[in-house]
Order: sequence, then C-alpha cells, then structure tokens
Amino acid sequence: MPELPEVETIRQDLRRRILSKKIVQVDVLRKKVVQIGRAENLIGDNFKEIERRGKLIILVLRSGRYMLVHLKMTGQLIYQDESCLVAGGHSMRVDGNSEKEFVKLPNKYTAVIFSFADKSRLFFNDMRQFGYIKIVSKEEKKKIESKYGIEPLDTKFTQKYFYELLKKSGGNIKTFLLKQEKIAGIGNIYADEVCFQACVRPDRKVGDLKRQEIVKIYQSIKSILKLAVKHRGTTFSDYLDSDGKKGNFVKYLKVYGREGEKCYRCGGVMRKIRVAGRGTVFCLWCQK
DNA sequence: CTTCTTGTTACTGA
DNA sequence: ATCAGTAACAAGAA
Repeated sequence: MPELPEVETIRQDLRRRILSKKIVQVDVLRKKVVQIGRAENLIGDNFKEIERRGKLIILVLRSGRYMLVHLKMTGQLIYQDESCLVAGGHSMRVDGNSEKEFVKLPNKYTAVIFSFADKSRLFFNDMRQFGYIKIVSKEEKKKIESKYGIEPLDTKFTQKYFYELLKKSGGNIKTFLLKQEKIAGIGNIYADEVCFQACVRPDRKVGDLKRQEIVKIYQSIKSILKLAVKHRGTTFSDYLDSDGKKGNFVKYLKVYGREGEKCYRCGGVMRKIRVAGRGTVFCLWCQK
C-alpha cells in the first residue's frame, strides 16, 4: 500500500531517471486508468520535474501540462532501461558477480507504457486497476492539490499547527490521521505505527488526548515517516519502487500485520480491531 | 464457498 | 450542513 514514504521514494528515484527524456511512444493497454486526458498526447513532450502531494505523484510536463498518478493500493511505477530489454524475454541479467532479478515487463497488470528516446521505459502497473492517471491543466492541478492537507514532513507542519488542527476535530485519533484533507500522506500502516510509538490507542477520542500525548503523536508522525523514507518504504504485499525492488521498512514495523503476536515493548499480545473501517492493530497493555 | 485486504469516493442516515 | 459509517471498486489470499 503506497503511502507517503513509498510515493516519495518513487518520486526521488524517477527524478534521477526520466527527467528531460523525450517521450517517443505511449501505449495505453488499459483505457480505464487514464481518467482525464489522452496519454498518447504526451508524445514529443518530456517531464521537467516530479512533485508529490500526499500520496499523489505530480509529473510536470515541459508543455505546461501535468500528469497526476495515484497508485491507490496496488499501483506500481517501474522504470527499466534498455538493458532490461533482453531478446527472448529473460527476466534475469548478470551485474558483475551478483545476479539481479527483474520484473519482466510488460505483464498482465501493465496499464500504460511510456517509452523514451534512449529506449528506456516507464511502466504503470496495477493489479486492481484502482489507480489512475490524469493529464490536466495548471488550473485543474491546483484545484486537485488544494484538497490535500499539510505535508507532514514540511517545516510548516509544527507542533503548534498539529495541536490547532487536532483541537478543531472530533472522532478518534486514527480516523484523524487518515484524513488526507487534514494531513496528507498517512495510510493504514503508518497510522497504526504512529499510534504505537506514541503509546496511544488508535480508537482514543481526539478530545480526550492529554497535551503530552499530542506531543508524542506529533513527534511520532515526523520520526516514523522520516525513517520510512530513509529505508525506502514498506513492502507488505504489492508495493515495489521504481526499480521494481521492495521497500526495507517492513523490518521496522512494530504493529502492522502483528495481530496475535507479542508486543516488542511490553510483551503483551497485539489485538486487532476495526477503526475507520480499517484493520487496526495495537497493544492492549502499553497503548493507553 | 466465504471473508478479508486497502485508498478514495459516493452514498446513506442521523 | 456536517459527520460517521458503509458500499463499491478489483483481484487475490487464506
């Protein structure tokens, strides 16, 4: 499930690979994923910058248009250069002494293929076809962007800002953390991890939180997201970065997917409940 | 076979 | 009008 750290990893990697490369061919294999605009119209254009807003990837086109990509749950943006095009369709290549495995693309989930002048390609894959591509004008891009809340890793996201935002809200803390229009980029995995690190139950009413707990939640949002970006995100099932490789943050997960197992902090058994319609894991003993 | 998985939106009922 | 809860979307795992 790509959340902020996974999308940011893809953004950073793609920036180094596809910027300014001329788009020479676009193949749309699954029409429904391109929701606004025609991807084929990008031929001759190139991406001059890649931005991110929450979980949305924004590719800025030289022509002044914008290509928005949302990966939803199972979307992937995978880049392969010419060396991955092996006659006969082998999926392995030898890099010095180490053998690396490559996703053989396109596969049955490939929705769109962008081909660049240097024969490298960018594949948009999505098993469940919930993800989308929109090619929009500057005005439409601004309108879509404006619906997102603050970027949690931005310096403007201060303790005071978080406190004021929380004060205005009701409901429970996990539901709040998942609201993209308040804070952009947190999904089910990181919401649970933040609550665990802050020692707060995900179903705690926002209004009942003590000052010190709010401070801990704020600090946990910053530290967990930063650490997850550093480790290139979390691969639990389908997520792959733009090299087709898994994220390394799984080994740092302390709650997600650990129901029935022992809490790393107190040894208590992790309990699973439903909050905000999502599977939610927490420690009954040390999350208050 | 059923149930569960998740990001987002649309819908429903309060 | 606002908010919370839920279905829908798709495809696969258990």
